[in-house]
Amino acid sequence: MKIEDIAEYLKNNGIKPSYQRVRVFEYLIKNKNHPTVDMVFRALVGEIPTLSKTTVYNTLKLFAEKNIVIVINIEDNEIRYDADTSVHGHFKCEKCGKVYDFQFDEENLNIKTIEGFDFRQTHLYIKGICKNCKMNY
Amino acid sequence: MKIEDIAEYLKNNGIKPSYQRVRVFEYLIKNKNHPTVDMVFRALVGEIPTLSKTTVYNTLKLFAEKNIVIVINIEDNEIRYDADTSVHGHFKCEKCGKVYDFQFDEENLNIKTIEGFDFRQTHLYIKGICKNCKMNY
DNA sequence: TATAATTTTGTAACAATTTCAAATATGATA
DNA sequence: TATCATATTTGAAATTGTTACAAAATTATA
Repeated sequence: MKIEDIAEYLKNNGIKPSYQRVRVFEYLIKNKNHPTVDMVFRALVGEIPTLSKTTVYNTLKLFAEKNIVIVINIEDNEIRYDADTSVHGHFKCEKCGKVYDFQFDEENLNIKTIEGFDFRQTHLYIKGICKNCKMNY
Repeated sequence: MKIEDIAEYLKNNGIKPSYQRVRVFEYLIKNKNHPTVDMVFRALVGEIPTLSKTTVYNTLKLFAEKNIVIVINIEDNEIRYDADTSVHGHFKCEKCGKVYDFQFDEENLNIKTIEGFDFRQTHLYIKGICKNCKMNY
């Protein structure tokens, strides 16, 4: 996605495409690394020296409200963000810390006990050891 | 489970059953309300006036390390604990805030993309509106 | 331009959690 | 029982991640 397309995408979702917002969103879709606020801030402050961490907080919170990012709570001490809003799961490796996306069949979950509830958001998190870390250690 | 049984259960899991630890675990299995640290502390400090919140933090962290409780990260601003360590999902109602347990078929997830990974913990979280809140509002 | 509205920024405030050392309790040994 | 060693609890202080807020900067509108 090009810068102009990002601006357009933000506009279509009711977000004024300020320079900072465009750059934060650009970071998300170019890196796909499920970053924390701090990771986004550190990556961008070199190119945008006036950037404030508060802006990154505000921006990501706004994106979440407008549903163009998913909030990932896989670990209790860090909030991560994902610009891929399709239904998918997240795997976090306990060794290298990397977060992987994966697909799963939502329909076959066969959920019991909570019939008649309205589902708004589904999050599937798995923790363990990734293939790469299994081989190298 | 009786007090003596709780002490025994803690011992079997490599935890010395101090008075505070037994009472915290007793709270978890009697209430099954997926409490936060603060909820446990406020519930017990009346009966154990010398109780420190640090002790509740230490105790629940120890329980999690020994795998006799599950850490629930359904919301980014609160950590909850569950003494039911069987595989099950958690539903949080966005209106009343209550956390419900539910069963699901883990085998049918049909997970792709991350073959060859070792899974250690699976968490399925759903947010939405519970049946009770749907009817009353 | 001038004015209003919005966004960004940086500091301060806040809340949850951790660190740490002293106090207390427990267990083992003589 | 007395003594010593070990483990646990406690409370204050430090740390961390996040939010609140007001001033400054930017953008949009007339």
